[in-house]
This record gives sequence, structure tokens and C-alpha cells, in this order.
Amino acid sequence: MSDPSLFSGPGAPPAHYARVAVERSIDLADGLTYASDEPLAPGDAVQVPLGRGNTPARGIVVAAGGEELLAGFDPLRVKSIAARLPVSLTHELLELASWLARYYACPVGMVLAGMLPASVKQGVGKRTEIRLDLNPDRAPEPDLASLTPSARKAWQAIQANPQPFPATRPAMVAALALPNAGPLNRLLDAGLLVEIRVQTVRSSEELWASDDPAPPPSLTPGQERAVEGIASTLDRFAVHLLRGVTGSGKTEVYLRLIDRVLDAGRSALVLVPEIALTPQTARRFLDRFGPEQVAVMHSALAASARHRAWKRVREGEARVVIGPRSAVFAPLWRPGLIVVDEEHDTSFKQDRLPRYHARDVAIKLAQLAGCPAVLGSATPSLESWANAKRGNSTLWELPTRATAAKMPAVRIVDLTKERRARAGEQGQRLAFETVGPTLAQALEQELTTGGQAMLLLNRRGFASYVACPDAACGWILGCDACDSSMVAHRSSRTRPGYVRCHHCLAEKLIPKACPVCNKRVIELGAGTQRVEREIESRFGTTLGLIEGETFARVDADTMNTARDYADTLDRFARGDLRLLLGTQMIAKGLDFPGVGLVGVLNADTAASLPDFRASERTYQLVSQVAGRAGRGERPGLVIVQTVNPEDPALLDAARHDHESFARREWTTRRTAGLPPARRMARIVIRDANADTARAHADALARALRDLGQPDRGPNALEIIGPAPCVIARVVERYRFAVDLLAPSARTIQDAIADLRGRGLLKADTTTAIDVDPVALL
DNA sequence: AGCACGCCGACT
DNA sequence: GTCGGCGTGCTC
Repeated sequence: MSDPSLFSGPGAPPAHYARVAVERSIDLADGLTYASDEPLAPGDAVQVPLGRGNTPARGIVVAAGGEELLAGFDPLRVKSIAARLPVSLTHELLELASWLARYYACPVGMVLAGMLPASVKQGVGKRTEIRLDLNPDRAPEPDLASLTPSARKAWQAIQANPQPFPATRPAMVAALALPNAGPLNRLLDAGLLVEIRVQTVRSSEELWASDDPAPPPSLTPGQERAVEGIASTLDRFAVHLLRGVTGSGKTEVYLRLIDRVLDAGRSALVLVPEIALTPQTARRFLDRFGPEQVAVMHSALAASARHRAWKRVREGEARVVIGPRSAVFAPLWRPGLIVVDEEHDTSFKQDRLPRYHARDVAIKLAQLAGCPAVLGSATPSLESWANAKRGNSTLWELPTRATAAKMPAVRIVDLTKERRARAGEQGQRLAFETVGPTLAQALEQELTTGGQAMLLLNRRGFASYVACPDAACGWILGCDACDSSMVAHRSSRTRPGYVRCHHCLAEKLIPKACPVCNKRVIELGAGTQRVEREIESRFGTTLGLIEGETFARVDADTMNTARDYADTLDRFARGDLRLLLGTQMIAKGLDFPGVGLVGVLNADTAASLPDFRASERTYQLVSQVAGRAGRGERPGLVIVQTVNPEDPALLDAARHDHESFARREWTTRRTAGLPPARRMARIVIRDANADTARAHADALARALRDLGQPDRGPNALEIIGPAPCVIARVVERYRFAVDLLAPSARTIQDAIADLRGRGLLKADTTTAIDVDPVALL
């Protein structure tokens, strides 16, 4: 037992070394080795000199120790750590990071960089608060006579009410009803009080529970079974799939489980889709567990509030964390339960580096922490459904709504038939209408009897295309920088429109005439903006629908901030708004008892995408939006307009039959060898030059195929492509994709690791590696 | 990812 | 003759 400090006098070699994962795209799993004069621990955030210019770079210590860390490295090249930052990651997060780096083929430093919110790293809102406290060393019999009269009065007030200590000057002035801080300063001078400095994070945003929270409802038999079943695994890793129809009370199951986790002295994490984290959602957790125990990690939170929430979690003060995708990296103190609500939601997949899926990361985290993960959804992803069937997780069912409400009736309406019937009636070509007669009639019925309605259209803008009316010409207005058509928008009612590319956000004015044959252009396809205008002109007077007053359009163009969105939902909840027209933004998780009618204007937009999950998207979208109807006492009606009324995915959604949908879709995927029957990774090569992109993609595919040669057995790796991406050019870059498919994730991991290890593959600006991709565009 | 070092065109 | 284009390769 020798004390290392005895040997480390001036000039002695430093006793401590650390491996640091630097916030750069350096593809070294073990980090860079630095010397340190103080001992460090894995997880500590540090600042280190990097490169020839010794530019300061942030990093996280991944290993700490003595000289053994120098093995095989020139000691003269080792630099010293510049500073230690007042932040550290938990050991679970460190392990999680190294798993993420391997699984998603991303440098560890970048993974770790993404785990700490920027506000935490920069210390936004951090301040040293000066508080006053009773001086513990004060004289037992203070000389009160030497004090000014006001200070003496203040001291007497303190004796009578010593409760507020320690507190800031303004807080004490208020608590003791003093005119100002002068008397306190006198007491300080007299040695009766002392100043103490406390590090705090200031934040103006506070969360409040309801004034009068509803008592916890009693559980249905289904909820009871799920709670007891899942609770029996609270002491170990297990995955549970909670499949419950919309309104079946999945949240109550989470709340009951969290109660038990807190009782056991552990923490709980609840992940929700990006858009679902409305104040209403957060409030249920705040009401049940109290604002001091809950941390909301909202992406719209101000930087200081984010920092504060992170700190409260890190210090074990907040034991219930609720947030979107990125909250999976919250520094939980002793995780005891991880919940992923609406687990099928695609916003859990991050589309930039690291390209992780929060649901899958959550399961890995549960495994590392030795606690259960609960995946909840009315329409589970085929991946999660297949895992339950394989026995990797336990399925719990909530087949009925928790309240007396019945599931809504769903009517599928054939758009082609409706148009033909109306054309026959009027004997001529009709004006473009997106609300068909069946839906129009239902809307009138609903609104005149005091109900509310929601209309869903999965397209923003005014018109989907600007085109030449002559089919023989076939000109469509496209983006100059991308291989995609531009979407027409209207800036105001009177001004002419402009078009925007939804990929690169370029804009231009709509030309009057076709540049090829000079005919006057037409605008095809409807977006929410056009429907808004149609509703005003058709129902403005008859049903009193006026945009902004009695109905609102909810899409990415009108909802600029989270505040806009929350305000609009509040107005709808109060009944000021009678109708919401919107994109997917209104399809998810909203609970408004007054909504009797939901209309899907065009169920085919998702189905027409060139993606093997198109059918699953259609099923989920229609089921989810249908779940918004009839949550109160009145029965709900859902009208789905489509040109494919026989589509089995729609029929399953209409019957609320997930099992039927999943079985059929599984057969299709298995036959085609697609996920989840096999695992997949996609590598996309981008380059300004199409030939260069193609050549790089070819070389990559060849290297991958060479790997695949030795194993032609059941674990064989199949390489597909390269093929141009569906949108072959985005922002002036040509894109080619190489797909990897294999029966096990391991086979794909090994192939990627092999190429990465030989320097043939790395994630950078020209190469995107997407493991378990969810969108193939 | 940054950032420095490298080898080829239009300027004082 | 030099300033500077961004191609390539390294970072303890």
C-alpha cells in the first residue's frame, strides 16, 4: 500500500492516465490516452488538447488507471488533460454508448457527445447562488446592543422563525417582512449570519401538477393482469409488449408499475413519441408523482430548463423521467423500469448520426440495468409483434376501452365510386373536392348536433404537383437540386402561389405556362392548405366553419412552436374550435371526449410509397387516427376515403384487428425475406458526381460480397445493390444504396465491423450507415 | 468532425 | 515569384 502522492513531486511523471473518447469522428473504440495529475473515473467529462494545434476538444473518460494504459504507445506523445468538466455519465450510459457505437457503426465519441445535452456541457443557466445561513460559530450571547434597531428587529424575527435558512437575501427579506436587505448585512457584519455559496441551475420554467388531480381509477381485469404480470419481473431484465386498443388505459398500467418501482427505491423512464409530449401527457405523471419527483425532458424546453432537468435526474432527485427519443440517455439513478409508449412510432428512430432506434436502445438499457422494459402500443410494430411470437417478450392484452366508451365504427368509402355517382348526378366534370358526399354529410350531422370533428390529410401544402395539363407533354415542376417534384403553397389568399421542395426547402414562384409547350399549368393533388380553403368555401356559412376562429389547420407550416400546438389543442379541448384539420400531428395520442367524427381524406398516400412498410404505415395511421373518435360518451364514427376499398390493411384497421393484420403482413415479409423475418442494414453513398457515387457503392458492394462467400449456409449474408435511392438526388448529391440482409443481426454486425476494422467503411459525409432502417427513401 | 499539410492556378 | 483552392490523412 504505497501512497502515489509520495512519489509525484515536481517533475515526477504523472501517476494517472485516462482513455478519452473525444467528441470527434475518430473511429477508435478505446479512445485516446491522456495523462492527468488527478485521478479520474470512467464517465467524467473532460477537455483535452487535440491535434498539432492542440485545439481544445471535449471528451468522456472511458477508462482510467495507471501506466498500464500506455502499453504500446510512445509516452512522449501523451498529452495532459486540460480540465475536468463538472459533469459525469453513469456507468450504464457508458456501457450503453459502447454498445451503440458497435451496433450502429458510429464512433464512440460521437455517441457520447450526443448523450449530454449541449446545455449541460456548456453549463447554461449555471450560477453560484449566495445564500445566508445562521453562523454555527456565532457567540452564544450576541451583543444585541451594538446592532442598529432595524437589525435587532430582524434578529428577533429570525429567532422567532428560523425556518427559512439557508435562503437568498430576497427570499429572507420576503420571509421576515423586512423593508430591504440592509439589516441582514448588519447581522452578517456582526457574525450572526454567514454567506454560503451554492451551485444551482436557474430556470424560469416550472411544471405544475393540476390543482385538483383525479384519484387513480380502479383497474380493469386486463390492466390488473398486466400490472401483476409485469410487476413480477421488476427485479430482472424482461421485455413486455402491452397491446391495448386506443383508450384502453395503457398509461394507468405504467403509472401503477412506476409506483412500485419508486417504492423499491429505483427510477423509471418513460419514452413517448416526439409530438405526444404535450403538457396534458406530462401532467398525468406530475399529478401522480408530484413535480419534485418528475423530470420532463422536452425538446422545446429552454436550454437552462434542460440542464436543470438533467441535473435533477443525475443527482437522483427526480426519479421519474418522461421524454422523447433522446431521453433514453437521461442519467437515471438505479433504473428500475423503462417504458416505451407508442413503441411503433417512427420518431423513435434518429435520422442522423448516431442512427439509433430509442426503442431498441431502451431494451438494451433495461438489459444492462437488469430491469424490465415495457413496450406499449395499440398497433405494435411488426418487429415487436414478431419478438412476442418468438418468445423474446411477453404479450399482455387490453382488448377493451377502460371507460364505458365503445370502439368507433369505421366506414370505408370508395372515392372512385363517390366521384362517379356525383358526376352522373350533375352530368359534368366536377370541381376538385377532397371531402366526399358521405363525409360531408357526416360532418354536417356531427357539427349540428354539438360534436367535434377531426380531418386527417397526410400532405402539407396546397397542391402536390404543378404540371402541364397535356398528358402527352407530361411536364411536372421539379426541384433543381433534388429528383423530386415541388409542392405548391399559397402565401396568402390573394397572392399567387409558390412551390417548395420538401427535401431541400428551395422555393420558387409557380410559372404561368408550361416551359415545354406553353400551355397554362395546373395544380394537381390536395394538401392541407387546399382543404382548408375548400372547407371555408363549402361549409363556412352552412356550418359556421371559419379558419382561426372555429376550425384550425394543424401541420408543420402552421405550428411554428410547441406553444402554437399546445394552444391550438387547448382551444379544441375547450370547444372553441369545432374542427381540426391536420397531418399526422393530429393522429397520435390525443384524447378529446367531444370528438364524434374522424375523417381520413385519403388513406392511400402512405400506401403509395415505395417502401416495404407502406402497408404497415397505412394500418397504423388509420388505426391511430380512428382511436381519436368516440372517447367520450357518444359513440364515434370514422370515415376513411380511399381508392382501394378492398385493401386488407384498411379492412383490418376498420375492425381494430391488429392480430389479423400482423399475421398476414408477417407472411408477406417472410416470403420476401424482409424485416423482421431477416435483419437489415442500408449503406447510402452520396456524391455530387453520379459516376463517383456509383463507383464507390460498387466497390463497397464487392467488398461485402467477398466477405459473404465462405458462408452460404442459413446465416448467409445477402448483399443487394447498389441501386439508386428512390429519390436519386437530394441537394445536388447523387445517392446509391447497398442493402445488407441476414437472418441474424450478428451476421450484419460482423460484416460491418470487418470492413470498419480494415478501413474500408466509415460513417462520414459521403457514407451513411443505417442499421435497422425504418424509412427507405 | 476539425485542422493542418500538401501540391497546382490567377494575382501583386 | 506568392496567395490560396480544397484533396487527404491524422488526432493520444
